[in-house]
Amino acid sequence: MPELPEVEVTRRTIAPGIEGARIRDVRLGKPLRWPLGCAPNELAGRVVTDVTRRGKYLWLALGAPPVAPVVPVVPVAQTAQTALDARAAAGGLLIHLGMSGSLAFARDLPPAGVHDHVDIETDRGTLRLHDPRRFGAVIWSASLQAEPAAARLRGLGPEPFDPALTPERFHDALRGRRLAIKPLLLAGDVVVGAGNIYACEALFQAGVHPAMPAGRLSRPRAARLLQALRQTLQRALALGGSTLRDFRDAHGMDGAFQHEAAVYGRAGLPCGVCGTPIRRLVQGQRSTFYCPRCQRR
DNA sequence: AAGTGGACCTGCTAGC
DNA sequence: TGCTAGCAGGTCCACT
Repeated sequence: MPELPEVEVTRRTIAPGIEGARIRDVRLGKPLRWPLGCAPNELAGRVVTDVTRRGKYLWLALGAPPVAPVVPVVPVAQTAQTALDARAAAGGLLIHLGMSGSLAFARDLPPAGVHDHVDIETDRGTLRLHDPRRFGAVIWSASLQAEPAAARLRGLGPEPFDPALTPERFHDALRGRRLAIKPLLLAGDVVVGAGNIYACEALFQAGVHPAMPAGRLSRPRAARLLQALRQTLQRALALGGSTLRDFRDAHGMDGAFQHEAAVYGRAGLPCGVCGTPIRRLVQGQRSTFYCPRCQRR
C-alpha cells in the first residue's frame, strides 16, 4: 500500500495528536517482519516527542524514560554529562507499513482484531498498526544513527524534495546503471519514495519508457523525470494518497489519487492522451503499466 | 558492484 | 458453489 505520499499523509495525521503523549502500555499481536527489539513495558512512561519520516519509514522519537523517584543532587560539573546520558537514553520507534500496513490514532479504538499487531496506548489515545500481510515493522532503536535503525536506512537515496537533489545530480546518479529505469526508481538508492504506482505514473508524465536502461537517459530527460516524480508525489500528497484496497490515513480517511492514475492498473484501457491501449509488463516480478506510444526509449 | 530471483504473509478476484 | 492460480501499494537476502 504505502508509498511516500501515504506514509507522509499518515505522519501528518498522527503527529498533532501524538506529539507530547505519554506511553502507558504497548501490546503486541502476531510477529511482524522484525522483532520490536525491546520489552514492551520498557516503553511505558516515555513521551513521544516528534514524528518524522525518512523515505517510507516513520520515526517516532521518544523521550528518555521517567527518572527515578529519588533525584540525587547533581553537581554543576556533571550536568552536561547527565544531559548526554538522557539523550542516549532517549530513542524511538522506526515504523514501516510494508505492503498492507496502516496506522490509526484515536482515543476510542475497537478491541484489537486479528490484523492489529501493535497497540501503543498513550494518555491521549492509542496508536494502532493494522497490517494483514505483516510485512511491516515497528523497531526500537536508540537513535536513527544507531543499530538497528541505521541498518534499515543505510543505502537509502535522497528524499525526492531535497533541494540538494538537482537534475544534474540525479542524472549523474543514473550514469553507468544498466538497470531499467522503472525498477531503478523502485530500488530507492537513487531517490526514495516512489513505489509501484508513482514510479509508473511519473514515467508516464515524463514520457519515458519503463524498460529504458537508466544510464541511457539524456540529461534533459532525466531532469524531466525528476520533475515528473516530484509533481506526481506532490499531487498524491495533496489528494491524501491512493486508496487501492484499504489505505486510510490515521483518521480513517481514504486517499483520492487512484482516481487520477493515468496508467497504473489500467491495462487495456485507452491512454488519456493518445487513446492507445495501456500495456502491462512485468519487471522484477512487479507489474509495470505504460503507454507504448507516449513513452519512448 | 550491480542485477536477478525467491522469500516473507494474507486476502481477494477471476476463471474454470 | 467451490477450488485454484494469480495478483497485490515493499524490502531483504542469497546468488551470479
